[in-house]
Amino acid sequence: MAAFDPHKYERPSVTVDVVIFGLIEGTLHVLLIQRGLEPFASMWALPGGFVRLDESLEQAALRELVEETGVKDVYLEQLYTFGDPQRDPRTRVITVAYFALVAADRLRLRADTDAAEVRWFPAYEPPPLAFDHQKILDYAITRLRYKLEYTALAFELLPQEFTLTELQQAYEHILNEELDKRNFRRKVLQADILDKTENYREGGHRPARLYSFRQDAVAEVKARRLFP
Amino acid sequence: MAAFDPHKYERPSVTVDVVIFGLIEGTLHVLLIQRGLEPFASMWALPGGFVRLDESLEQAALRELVEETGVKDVYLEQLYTFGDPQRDPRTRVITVAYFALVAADRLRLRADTDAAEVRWFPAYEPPPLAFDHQKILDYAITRLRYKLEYTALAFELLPQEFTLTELQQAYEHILNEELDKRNFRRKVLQADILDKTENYREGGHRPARLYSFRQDAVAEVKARRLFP
DNA sequence: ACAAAAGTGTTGAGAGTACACCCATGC
DNA sequence: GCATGGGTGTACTCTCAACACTTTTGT
Repeated sequence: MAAFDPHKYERPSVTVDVVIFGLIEGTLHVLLIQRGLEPFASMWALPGGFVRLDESLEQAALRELVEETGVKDVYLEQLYTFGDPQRDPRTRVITVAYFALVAADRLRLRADTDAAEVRWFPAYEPPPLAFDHQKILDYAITRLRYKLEYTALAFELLPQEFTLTELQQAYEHILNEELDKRNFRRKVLQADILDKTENYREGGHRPARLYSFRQDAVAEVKARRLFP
Repeated sequence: MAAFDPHKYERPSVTVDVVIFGLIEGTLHVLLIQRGLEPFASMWALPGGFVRLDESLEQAALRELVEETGVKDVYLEQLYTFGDPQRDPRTRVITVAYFALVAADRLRLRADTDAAEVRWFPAYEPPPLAFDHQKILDYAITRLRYKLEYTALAFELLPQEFTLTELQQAYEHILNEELDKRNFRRKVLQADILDKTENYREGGHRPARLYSFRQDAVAEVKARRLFP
């Protein structure tokens, strides 16, 4: 920051875009909105909007998240900033991308209304996306996988109480590889991040013990390597 | 990106700031420039400047890097975007921070001139910094440590040929912990990322074999976990 | 010859991986 | 009673960590 004269330079527009992930029936979904305006009218795009001058980037991302899903107490992390001069055909727009993980038991809020302009799509097979949003989505999936490999972040996608099989299936689906049941359970239980509840998931066959995530372990787990 | 009208919103200024690291006599240094203008006149700050409308963020960071050091073929990576509304007291400035690693044998270029307004400072004990640059520097150091723990990125800070002891000392200094000499050598040699040269570092006592980094391993190593 | 840094192997502990059978419930 | 998913233990391999002495040079 050498010389400074805010009026000497033309300023770009700055937006935030939020990649909102959720697990629906065991598969990873991403929340998209349908654009009304040109360019890319009627195409699907990540939710996002301009950063207001009096709010931080994180506040802007949170605002978009609340506007689209109604939930606010979720995992939210800055992803990357995309600033290619040509990414918006009209004018220079720099976007700060965030990614959010919404727990399965919270996402029947605004999103599930088939309002047609906001919908969940399978994250691995989204419709054609506006701007460079496919690139942003790819980046978010990579980051999500990477984080799951060495943290226990998958909890953020599950309901408050879940079975070990549900947890394992979330890992398997997102990492796209099969895991050994006994090894998985041992590792996750040894990590001492779960509380065994007294509840069971019924229906089907033998009821499965429900576990919950130890809240006091959140901060710790986010920094810890859990899977090799 | 719902509605879009670039003229409807006031736009923030966007800058890039670059945390440029170099190893000088075995200790990690950061390149700072002395501000001439208010606010924070005569204080030290990270090199940076406005993003021009026709350049990408990475191009802007590279431009700042070249302006201050004269080198351009170095490791450069986007760090984080800082956008607190109060981080610049005059107006809203969002900055995209990058960090760069400059090899020791290349940094006698523009920086070493005691031009008084550009100098290297010990990264762990910098002078008081303008804006939120201390926070950006802290973040960059954290990221550098983190990357060194699981990649071989320290090569980017060393001259083209180096001894294993020099490499180990770089790791020890940045990670701030002692490493076992035999274990370190075994691990680094087994990783198959070094070429043994026929040259030796003379002077002092027993000459030490020089190694160079296998260029075809750069991409691979950047993604690979090297230290536990 | 001695001071100083270079260089070199082995052992034990812990973690990761592979692998197969019994258990509780619904129908 | 049988089909379905839930739940459990052991042996092998490999990686990590701890540890001390010999070699080569300059003075």
